[in-house]
Amino acid sequence: MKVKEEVAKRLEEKLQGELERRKILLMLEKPKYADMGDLAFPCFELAKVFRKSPQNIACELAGKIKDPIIEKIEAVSGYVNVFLNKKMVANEVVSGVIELNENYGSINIGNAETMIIDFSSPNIAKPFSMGHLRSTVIGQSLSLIAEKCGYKTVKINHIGDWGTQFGKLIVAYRLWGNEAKVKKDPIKELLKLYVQFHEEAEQNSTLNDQGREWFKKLEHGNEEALGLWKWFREESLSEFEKIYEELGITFDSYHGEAFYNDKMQPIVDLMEEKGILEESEGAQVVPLAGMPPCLIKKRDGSTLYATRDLAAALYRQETYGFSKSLYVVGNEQSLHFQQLFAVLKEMGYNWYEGMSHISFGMMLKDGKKMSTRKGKVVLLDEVIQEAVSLALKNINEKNPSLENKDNVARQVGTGAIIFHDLKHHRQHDIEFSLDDMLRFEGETGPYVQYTHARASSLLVKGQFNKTDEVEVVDDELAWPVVTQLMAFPEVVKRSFHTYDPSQIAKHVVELSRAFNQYYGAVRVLDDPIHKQARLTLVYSVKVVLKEGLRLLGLKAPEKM
RNA sequence: GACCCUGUAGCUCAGCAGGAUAGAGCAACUGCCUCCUAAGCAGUAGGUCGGAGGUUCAAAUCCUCUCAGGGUCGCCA
Repeated sequence: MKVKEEVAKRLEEKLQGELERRKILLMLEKPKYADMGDLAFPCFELAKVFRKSPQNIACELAGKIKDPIIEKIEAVSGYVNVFLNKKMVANEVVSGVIELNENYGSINIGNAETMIIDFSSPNIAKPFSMGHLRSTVIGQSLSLIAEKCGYKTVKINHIGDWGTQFGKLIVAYRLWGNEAKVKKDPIKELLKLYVQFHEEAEQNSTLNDQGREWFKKLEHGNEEALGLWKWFREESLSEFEKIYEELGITFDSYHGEAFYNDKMQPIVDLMEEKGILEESEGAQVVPLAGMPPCLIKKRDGSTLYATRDLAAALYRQETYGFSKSLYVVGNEQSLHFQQLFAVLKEMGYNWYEGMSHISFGMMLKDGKKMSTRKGKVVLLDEVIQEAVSLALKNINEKNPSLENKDNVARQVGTGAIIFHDLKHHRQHDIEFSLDDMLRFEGETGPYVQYTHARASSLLVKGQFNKTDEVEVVDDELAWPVVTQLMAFPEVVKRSFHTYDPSQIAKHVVELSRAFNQYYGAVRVLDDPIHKQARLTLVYSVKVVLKEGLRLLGLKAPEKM
């Protein structure tokens, strides 16, 4: 980054004020091919200004620019191609990593302000499906990235523990449920009831009315309803807890929707006071410009999703005083969040501007949405177990003497799943494929973890001691590794600004690839003269890989 | 019908603040463990970037239209 600024500064000097530094910085690009140098400046735009051909301008610039950081500079078909002084840059980059360790790439954007991240938020009485994986791992990663960028985070699991669905479930349980069965395998049995309800409701529409009725009873504190609800909730939460532990995810708050039960009426009153509430077809709504009205209360007086989210937003602002609040929720709910933010604006709360819906694509199966209602779900728990046992099998084949096998298998297995999800662009849908998810070769979490273990192993065998004076490799072969290391801080920043962990996932793969190529071509430990310098580079790679993996929510085992 | 997202190699996907010859990974085929972990490396093969216009010195990238898939659009969350 500093390197780029240095080059931009030189260009600015020679351009006689035709272009601002900022603009030059934006124009400077990384050439596609290595023989075009490390940085390139296109001169086409300047052709009109200077009334000269781009190539002529490039030649003139190239001839004038001199800087110790630049090794060679040439003009090729309208571009100024800059070749950096490898030794100097490598020294700066590697020294930076050695000095900062895991803080390399940290940046203070947030000023210790509070960012709320609402993610995962599964519905109780439903199994934790693959569909919930995305919000969970994206949210976790975003909170880690935000912390690295200087925010104080509050991770909230807005458990879906309230709503008409529980009325439906209660109806189903009263009709077809069996206490012993539910106790034995709660989630599965409750799912069965839920699915059965929706199947039967297609024939018998009075079931839906009964569901609504029982939810109303629940909201009014009916003892039977409340008892069942509490039971379903506890069973579900303890089931979810296992999965979060497996994935290494923690939350600061589990306040779900039910928590806001007694906080909704005040909001409704407030909206009434402000005169933004209207009656429409028996329901209470807030009309909004440019989008459908937001439903606040149903005809029967019971609340809705939006009502609860409004109450939650106010509560969170009062409790935490957030400057940013992210909702990591699927694409398909984008209208809901637009409405939510619009209502808050109508209510006069300017802090709505700090709120964003971090949407993401769906996990598809055969190009279609996976639906809980139809029972077409793949259970996350089962996928994790499969991945872990596959990882264990691999260890037994490849490294049978490894200590702590189970632990490493867990880190690698869950790593494969988390990484597979995070490497996809946040907004894009993912086609579910168990085979791809359980793949440990190529662009995968285990590939990166393996590379990290490889680097760790070199450091141990080479008895690398960090306190030694920094010596820097000047191998030509190390250069691609150095440029990847150099890019890391910018990647972190970009991934924060776009709220997209996939940037980091891709970067960590590229660094791994560069390092593995280096590893294949250079014997690190065999040459006593270069050993120390090479190990310094290896150490830098290890640090950045580990930190990159950490930001994605993966562990980096020392051996595997 | 309206609005939103997506269409790049056989498959899964990068690239999309416009830039020089279109990039990976799987799968296929060749090589490389007497050598620091082969979960690796080197290589071969595979694409008129859905289609048609337009803007530009320059378009996978921006604009318009069109086709295809998905999502959402009042009492689910």
